[in-house]
Amino acid sequence: MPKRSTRQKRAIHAVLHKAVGPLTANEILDLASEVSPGISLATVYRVVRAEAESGALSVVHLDDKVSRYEEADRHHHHHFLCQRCDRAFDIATPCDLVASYVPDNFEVTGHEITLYGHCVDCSASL
Amino acid sequence: MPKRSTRQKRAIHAVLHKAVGPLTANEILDLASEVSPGISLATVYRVVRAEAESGALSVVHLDDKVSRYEEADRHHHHHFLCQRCDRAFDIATPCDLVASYVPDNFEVTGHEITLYGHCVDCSASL
DNA sequence: GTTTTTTTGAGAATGAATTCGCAATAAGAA
DNA sequence: TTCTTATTGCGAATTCATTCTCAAAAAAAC
Repeated sequence: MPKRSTRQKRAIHAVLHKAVGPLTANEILDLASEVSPGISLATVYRVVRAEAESGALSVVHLDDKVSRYEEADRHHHHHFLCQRCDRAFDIATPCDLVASYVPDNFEVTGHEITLYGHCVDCSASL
Repeated sequence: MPKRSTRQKRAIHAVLHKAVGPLTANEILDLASEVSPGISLATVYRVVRAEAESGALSVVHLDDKVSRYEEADRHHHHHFLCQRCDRAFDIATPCDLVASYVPDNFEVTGHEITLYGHCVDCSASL
């Protein structure tokens, strides 16, 4: 049966744990490479996929076509996507009155709020 | 120079105009086909792309990886994505206090709120 | 340390959306 | 109507994220 603790899995977990926002597979690869050199993209996808299926990670799709992964047990929050560097950041949940304007007979099960603009770093270096 | 009015372009415009939410290229194709039989997906993509570049249409990416197109001059609104039929619907803008919880020094230029769940039709036929 | 079995790395393979190439077609000008 | 040239349809080609294959590497069991 599966489940063996490896250097690469630990690296991926660590990276996702200290992340300030959901990460793409490539971002995870880059960050995890610092700790576990040689780790491959395939491994990142494999691990991330397994954990997403087990419910440990959640997948989000912001205003582009890439999947980003984040720990599933975080408090409810929303995202900010920098249009310059394409990094995503968690932001405190703005408001929860969101659900109130839904058309009648529409059943809302979840929502995602994405703000976009320029992050600190990108606003600075301009 | 470009810009020639054709049956297919008119069909695409009409479809997007009466849409109740952003449409994917395939949805546009299906709907436009009723008016302009034989229209091809390539044409849909060509037209939609040109208009998006000219600013007449805006492209949105909701909770999946497909691009959806909508007229750019609509009032500010948000979206509802049915997880059963994958159709997107416009919804009246819930709140505008959204921008207030952004981290310092982050420059917000826009936002997107996506609610998901089940649309009327899908809630009914279950 | 040895064995067994999962996990990994590399790269090929997929899948799906979107774009291209080009001959045939059709707008709009003349 | 005729001519010129943008536009279309079709299928091939591309792009990119993600998955798969399989031999080599490395956990955990022994």
